[in-house]
Amino acid sequence: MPSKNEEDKRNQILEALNACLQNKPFDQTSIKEIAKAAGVNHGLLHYYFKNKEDILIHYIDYVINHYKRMFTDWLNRPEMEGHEQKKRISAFFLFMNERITLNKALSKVFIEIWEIAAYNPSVKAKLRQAYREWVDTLAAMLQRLIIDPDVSRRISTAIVAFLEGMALFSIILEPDEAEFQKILAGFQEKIVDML
Amino acid sequence: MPSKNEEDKRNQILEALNACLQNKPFDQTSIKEIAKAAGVNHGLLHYYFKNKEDILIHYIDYVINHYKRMFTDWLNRPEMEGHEQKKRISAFFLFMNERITLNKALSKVFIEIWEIAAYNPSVKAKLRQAYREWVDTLAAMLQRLIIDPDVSRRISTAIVAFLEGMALFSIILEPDEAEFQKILAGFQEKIVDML
Amino acid sequence: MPSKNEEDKRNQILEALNACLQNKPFDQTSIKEIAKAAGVNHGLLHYYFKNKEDILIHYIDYVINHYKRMFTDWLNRPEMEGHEQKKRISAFFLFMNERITLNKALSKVFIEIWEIAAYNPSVKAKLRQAYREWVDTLAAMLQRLIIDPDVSRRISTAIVAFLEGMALFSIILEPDEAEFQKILAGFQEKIVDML
Amino acid sequence: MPSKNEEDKRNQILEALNACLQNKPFDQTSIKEIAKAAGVNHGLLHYYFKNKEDILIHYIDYVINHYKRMFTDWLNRPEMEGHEQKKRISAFFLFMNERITLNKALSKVFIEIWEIAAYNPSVKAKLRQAYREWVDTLAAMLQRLIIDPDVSRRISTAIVAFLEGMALFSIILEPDEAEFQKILAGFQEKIVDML
DNA sequence: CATGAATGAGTTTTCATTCAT
DNA sequence: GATGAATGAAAACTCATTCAT
Repeated sequence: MPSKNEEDKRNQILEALNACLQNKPFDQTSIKEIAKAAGVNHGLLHYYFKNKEDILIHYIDYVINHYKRMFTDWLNRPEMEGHEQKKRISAFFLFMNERITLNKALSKVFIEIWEIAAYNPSVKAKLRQAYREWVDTLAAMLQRLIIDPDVSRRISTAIVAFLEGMALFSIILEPDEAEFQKILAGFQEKIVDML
Repeated sequence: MPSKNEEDKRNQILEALNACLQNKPFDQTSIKEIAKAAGVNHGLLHYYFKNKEDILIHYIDYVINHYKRMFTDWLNRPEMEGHEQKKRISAFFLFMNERITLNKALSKVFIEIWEIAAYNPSVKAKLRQAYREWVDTLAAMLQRLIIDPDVSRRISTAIVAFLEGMALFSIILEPDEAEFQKILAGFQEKIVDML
Repeated sequence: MPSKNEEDKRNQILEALNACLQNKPFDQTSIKEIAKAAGVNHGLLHYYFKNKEDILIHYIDYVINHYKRMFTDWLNRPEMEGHEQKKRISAFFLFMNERITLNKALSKVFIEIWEIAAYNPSVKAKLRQAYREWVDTLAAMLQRLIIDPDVSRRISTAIVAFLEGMALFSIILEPDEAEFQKILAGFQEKIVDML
Repeated sequence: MPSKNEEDKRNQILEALNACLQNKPFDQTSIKEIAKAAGVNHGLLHYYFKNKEDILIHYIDYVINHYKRMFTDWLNRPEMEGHEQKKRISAFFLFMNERITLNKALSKVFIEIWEIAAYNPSVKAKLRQAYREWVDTLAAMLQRLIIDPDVSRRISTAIVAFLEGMALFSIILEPDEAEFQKILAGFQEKIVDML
């Protein structure tokens, strides 16, 4: 059972990796660099984690959980209740845009995670699970407006795919932020109209 | 000026890297592995390319050009002419789905290229350029149906983002192929209706 | 002056090392492994011993003393007195076989000690001293049957060399135990006959 | 198929290890030290051998084969033929003493190999096989003088055990060489008389 | 006495790159 | 153009040792 302090130190290391991943991909980031970013001796990383891959695995869990928490915290806000369903979906899009799709640091990290997942089956399984949960949540929201559950699931998948594509573009296209928001808004408006 | 034979050998090496990237990310693929896949001596890779990164840069050009050629070849087919615009757009979607979005080997390589681009400014510039051309081509097709050029550009960007998101999901979600096609088709149908 | 408790703890650690040496050579056995086998915190090993080598030195003393005690205890048994000399020698061989040469755990540890001694002069000196005492004791027993003290010393050395060779073979040859005992018995019988 | 040059280089490295083992046990000898002794870059050791253990395994084969060759070369000398059997056995002992038992460098290396074999099953199997062949050869020589094959095998085993014990003592006891030879000679004389 | 976090030296290993043949 | 031996920098990892609590 990890003590509170141990947990803190581990998170400190994972945060350091997060910072490093803004500059270099994981494979080009050495244990010593992560340690330096964390302000600890490199030997400690082997004390808290089995090996470099183990740091990565814990990091990916950390990121996925972090963003899952962000998501559920938002969903459980008291303000969420009592609203009309279409309003809720619009609010959801607004939240997604601001906190996730347009969060460049997060998007950059996710591009890295996609690549890792593409070659690492166990990471892929974790990421798949996270995306499934996200799609399911969205499908549940759409369910009240669309009768066919298969259809609402397909639309949800398409919406999430679109958001991930936009996250990618926010990094690769170096777009004008205002223009980018218009694309998101315009698209999402069309989705809401369509429902 | 590279001779024909030299050009062949270079492409042979780039194809070998392409094959390697189905198994391992670039950083984990050694020069010797690429050489082995190409059936040439590893020393030769340094004869044909300046260094390992140089192989990567040429490879990315190679992939982008390959897929650009696929795209323009399709656009310039004689069958393309004379059709009604909406039909052309539908046909375009069909082509994209079959040859690009649902081409798993290509999608896997693109996830790798995204990651490389995210950290390498010159690769990012190349990829940005390619996406811009793609978006522009699509915007030109939409132009005839949408009056506002800004709007058609935004829609094009959104469509391409969606397709890239779906390419990602085709790798990460390990989806049922038929179901996946329905998502693509359903979404694209909506787009065409909307125009 | 070490307290009784301190002495116990030290022996507990040395016994733990003894157990570890059944599995791995000393150089491949970490301080933490020894500590774990002893059921104590690894930091403590540095409280009770100066460093890792110091544990080894104390361990070798411990083993040599242990087996020296076994030997003298046996020699000083009341039953030993009054017997005819040849009988005593036969009894000695029997004891050696059972308790030492055929004691596999001991033989394994001794192979390790031989190797350490071969490279470490101070360990070598200790081991040499122990073998000398052993040879001397045996020579003293033979003395009554052989007139020339040089001859009895040479025979003693040869006998001990033979026993150590057999200890080695008990580990390396993985011999059939019964067959192995016959070799020992046959050889020792010849020795006794010869006297 | 290793080329002649490759074989030479490998042997050069194994000889370097042999030299190193006069000073330090294998576990305390670094790859860089072996490389330095061989006069080559340390990276090369990984070119010619899979890893450090692989060097060890090849080294042990090399030593065992080297000494086996010494042994069979001696056995096949033309002078060996036509002699009376007891003379041949005496000659055999003389050879063993001079070239093997009293060869200190070889004995030191063998103590190291014993220890490695004690903990490494595959090395143990190789060493066991070598000892078996040696015992068998000796048993075949004795066979003509002893009727019972079991007896001649036991005596052979005992003789080899004695010789290995003496090799050990030549390192540990730091004996006077002349005295040591007398022990060997006296013992072996007794053996020959006995036959 | 006891604990376990922290340090840093040292080791094996990988691999891009060079270069003589 | 080819080959593959050789180099050396850099990486992950281990572990004895220290020390604050």
